Amino acid sequence: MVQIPNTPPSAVPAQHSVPTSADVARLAGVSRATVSYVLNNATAVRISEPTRRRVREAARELGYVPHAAARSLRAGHSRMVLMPAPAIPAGPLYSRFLAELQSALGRLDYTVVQYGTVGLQGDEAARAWAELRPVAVLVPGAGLGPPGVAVLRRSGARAVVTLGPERVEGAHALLMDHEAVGHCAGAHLHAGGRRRIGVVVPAEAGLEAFSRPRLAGVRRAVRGTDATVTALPLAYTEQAAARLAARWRGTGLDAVFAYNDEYAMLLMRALQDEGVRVPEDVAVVGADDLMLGRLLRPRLTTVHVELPSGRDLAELVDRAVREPGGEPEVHRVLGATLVPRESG
Amino acid sequence: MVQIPNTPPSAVPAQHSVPTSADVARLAGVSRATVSYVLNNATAVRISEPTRRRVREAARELGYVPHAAARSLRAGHSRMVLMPAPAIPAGPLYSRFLAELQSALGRLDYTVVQYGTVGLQGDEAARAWAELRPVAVLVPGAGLGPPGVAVLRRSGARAVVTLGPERVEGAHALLMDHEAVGHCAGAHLHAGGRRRIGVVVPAEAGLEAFSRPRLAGVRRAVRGTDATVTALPLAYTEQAAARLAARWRGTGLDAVFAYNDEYAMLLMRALQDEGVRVPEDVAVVGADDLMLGRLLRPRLTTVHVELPSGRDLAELVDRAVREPGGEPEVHRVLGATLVPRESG
DNA sequence: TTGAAAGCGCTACCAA
DNA sequence: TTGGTAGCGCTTTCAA
Repeated sequence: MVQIPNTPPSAVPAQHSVPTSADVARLAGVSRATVSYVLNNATAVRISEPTRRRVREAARELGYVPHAAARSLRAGHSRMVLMPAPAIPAGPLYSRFLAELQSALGRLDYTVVQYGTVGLQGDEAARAWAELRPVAVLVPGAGLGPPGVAVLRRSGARAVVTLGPERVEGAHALLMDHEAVGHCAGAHLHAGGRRRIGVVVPAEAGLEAFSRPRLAGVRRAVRGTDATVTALPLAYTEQAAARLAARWRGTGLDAVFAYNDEYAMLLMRALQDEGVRVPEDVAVVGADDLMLGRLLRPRLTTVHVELPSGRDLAELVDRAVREPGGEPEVHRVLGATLVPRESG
Repeated sequence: MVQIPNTPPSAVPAQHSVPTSADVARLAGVSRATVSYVLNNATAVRISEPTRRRVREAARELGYVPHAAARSLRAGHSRMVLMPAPAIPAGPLYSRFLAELQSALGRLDYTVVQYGTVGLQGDEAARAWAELRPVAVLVPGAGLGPPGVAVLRRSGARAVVTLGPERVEGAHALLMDHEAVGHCAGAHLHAGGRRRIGVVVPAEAGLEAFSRPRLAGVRRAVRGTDATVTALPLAYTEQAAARLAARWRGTGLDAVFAYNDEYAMLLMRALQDEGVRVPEDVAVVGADDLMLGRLLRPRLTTVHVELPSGRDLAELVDRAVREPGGEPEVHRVLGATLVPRESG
């Protein structure tokens, strides 16, 4: 077999190779160390102004960009905060929270990376995340268990924060219990004299983590009373809503708590088309307090949900990173307030 | 000054250090090479079954997770496809596209990473992205210019794809010209006999990239006719909409194309509250064909926007990565179709 | 003020 | 079938 020799070093400046700090050093006529000092503005070392200029000039000329992986490999740590990319389209509430969080972490000099984990679930996904050696991991929803947290911690994550219904051993927790949202709605409907309460549960997959607790909250609100609670699975299509509305009178329900304002609008429209009056025949309560609800007629009664502030979470992350030995913090952060309007 | 000596190697198995492949090798009593072979299922080398078992067992026991940065540093390339994380909350259309793209790229064994670039703009941001040495970069919107593309290419990105109104030198382009959306609406309104057309332009920052072309499209649709086009800046609040509606009759407008269905709903509601009849007094056309529009009364006429398929984009990326020398591909991918309903 | 060199964790080449 | 080892790009200590 014929051996093809490697290209001898410094023979031809290889066609399209990516410039390294060594290339910059060569062009500037200095050592790699000096390049590093100059480009990182190292204060511990004094480099003459002419040298600095030469180095910078060479870097610019070559279009040099440092290699983040090499840098963090050498440093032994990174400033990467990793979050799984949402698998289901995120609503405006969560989007806003995310944007706020990103900019708050950015100000603290962290870089937020959303990692698209395709098929992997919970603790398996944690392994994939751990390969990136993030300094912190933020995980919305349930799904990450103690094993996943352990993998992440073992691989150097100095903070693991879950944002979900319950805390996970070893991780910080921002408890966002959507049960309170349902409870808020249920209590309101019951106080308004409603006794046969339907709860719209999205038929779409991926929303169970929110819909189940919201349903449970309604149940808890009327526990021990004579009121009944009925789950109403509903796909987000006009046809499905029309079908549900068509059999409405047969159900005898006098109130409905929809999963959120969008499902509420969908159902309310179908009910009105069917001749069912809102709120006379049936009270309708939505959730999430979207602009949408204010524009409906009757105006939609809703549960306003208060997500944690992105800034607070950013500070929690920063604290945890600086003080990795500390006790896991647990905060209850989901506020639920009823916003009474006209629909119930 | 007292020198604190480094911990001598292999003295104490350092408290909370992250296990490396060397640790696995030590525990299994083999070399690091063997560990690498086993854990990567290297087919070129035959390793005995007992050895394999020992290695795997050791890895499991230590909770070993490979270090992605070290791996890709060694390999000289990664499978990371980088996208900037949207700075403004993404709508359902884009979210769905993104989810589809992620899973399609995942099937091709790429990893999608959304990188939260906080304050940086366009070509500066490109530098930050380049530090991660992604194999491909997908950039929605305008903002990335030829210099940015050059930086990314120089730093090893084998594919740069822009998703925006116009192509950028050196990059592949998925041309999504929102001008066509406005044109579609404008032509429809003009054909329906409307002559004084208002166009709602969001007052919110960050939407100009879409709103400006949509407005321009309406202008083009009526160019050379006696119709007029008036831009109507509108913030996404009830108050702003009410103010606009209050001065509506004075404007003499007989049609309005809203930026999207949500702004259309906001304005339509305000107009109706003001006693302006839709579609008799004013035709209303939205955009994006959200579920929302079907539920309004009158049902909202809208422009259906067809985003490119995530699968097609994934294939384009894969082609470009495999054939990095190829000519940049340019595809016109944004379909705009009018969906006539009742509001105009 | 600058340079030489070690080494972060990993893979792949070559030798045994 | 397995081990030794070079080297990816970078920072940083130590020496000059």
